[in-house]
Amino acid sequence: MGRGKVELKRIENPTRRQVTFSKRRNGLLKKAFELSILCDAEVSLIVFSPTGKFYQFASHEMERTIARYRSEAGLSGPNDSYTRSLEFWRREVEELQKTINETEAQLRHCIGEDIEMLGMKELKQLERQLKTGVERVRSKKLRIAAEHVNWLKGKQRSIQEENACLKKRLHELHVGNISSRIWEPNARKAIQLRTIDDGSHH
Amino acid sequence: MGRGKVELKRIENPTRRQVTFSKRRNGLLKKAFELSILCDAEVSLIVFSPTGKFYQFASHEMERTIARYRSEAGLSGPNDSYTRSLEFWRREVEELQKTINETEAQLRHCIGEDIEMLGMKELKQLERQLKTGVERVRSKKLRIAAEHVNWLKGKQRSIQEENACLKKRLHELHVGNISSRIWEPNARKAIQLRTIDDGSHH
DNA sequence: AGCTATTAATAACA
DNA sequence: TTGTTATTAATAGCT
Repeated sequence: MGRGKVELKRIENPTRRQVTFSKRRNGLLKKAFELSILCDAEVSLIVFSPTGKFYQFASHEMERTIARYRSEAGLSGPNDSYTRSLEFWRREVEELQKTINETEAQLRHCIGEDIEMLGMKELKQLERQLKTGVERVRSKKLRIAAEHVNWLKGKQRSIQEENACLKKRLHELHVGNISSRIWEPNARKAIQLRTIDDGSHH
Repeated sequence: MGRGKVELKRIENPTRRQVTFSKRRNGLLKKAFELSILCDAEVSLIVFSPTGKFYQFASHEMERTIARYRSEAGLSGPNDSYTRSLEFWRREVEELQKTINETEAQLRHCIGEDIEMLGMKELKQLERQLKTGVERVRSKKLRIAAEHVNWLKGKQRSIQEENACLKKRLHELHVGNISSRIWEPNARKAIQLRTIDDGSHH
């Protein structure tokens, strides 16, 4: 059909190839369409040109036909990439879940739960670990307490210095002005309040 | 092409439809093949007859072309079922991993590791839990020991009873036959060995 | 499944 | 790309 036969091999002339592609592509799409109408068939056709352009015909939903293809072609079994990747993730989740269960069991053992099935050997090891843990926690607590005490000491010292400074200033004012006497007790009181405030907020 | 035109509508006569399907299907597959060869195109064709029979042509791997179709047709976005299910599993794994990390951190805290960043409040709670755990483990150990002691007592009693029984029988033999006297000490020795053996294996 | 009269597709060219 | 036309290919109706 055409002015001369054509060999069944790649057309080397790019222009001729492009023209032929355009015409035959249309013909193919048309014939796919006709087949689906005339014979009530389910047809899906996907075409990519060598330059990457994309054409399709689907008598029904493309995805539906693809799904049907997968099951018919025996590719929906345990060997297609989709199923395999799902299987991979499923196993991954299963394994992680197992890890969680084991870790949580150990955690419960640490607070003395679910230890009914443990033997003497495991109990001894557990007790040793827990005692080590308690000891470390206790020393950490002591360290924190010590640091807190140190911090309080430092704070106290700076407050005292501030106190002394304020007292000195008040004294100077007192020397220069008799009326300042009535302020001295109030000032002291204010300073004390502020000290308590700072300490409890830190 | 044929002895008369055909309307573009479903062929109602089943026989004619079947024959037409057969002929046109072959033509379509052939043309798909020719297009892929002549024009170096990527072509995939899936056909289902109305009776469910399945035919296909794929110039490349069908799955490859389908994947390419998905990306080109914009169906490979975050909305196709495949991507969505993968995303689901990915999140599932992420969440489980997070749970594992948290649980393992708690477990390390129980043996006094990685407690640097804990505050006094957490440390106090942790210590309380650990002490409870130690206490429970200790009492479980005691219970096991007590049970073991009880078991040993019972065993001892039954062994003693057996001993008594054997002694009695030997005595009877001794009374009836002088030669049995040389066996008495050996029999006792064997019983003692067996007792030790049973005890250590339980 | 073959045959063949016809129609449809298309290769070459514009 | 699109259109025209000479040719070939596909196929409808029969057998």
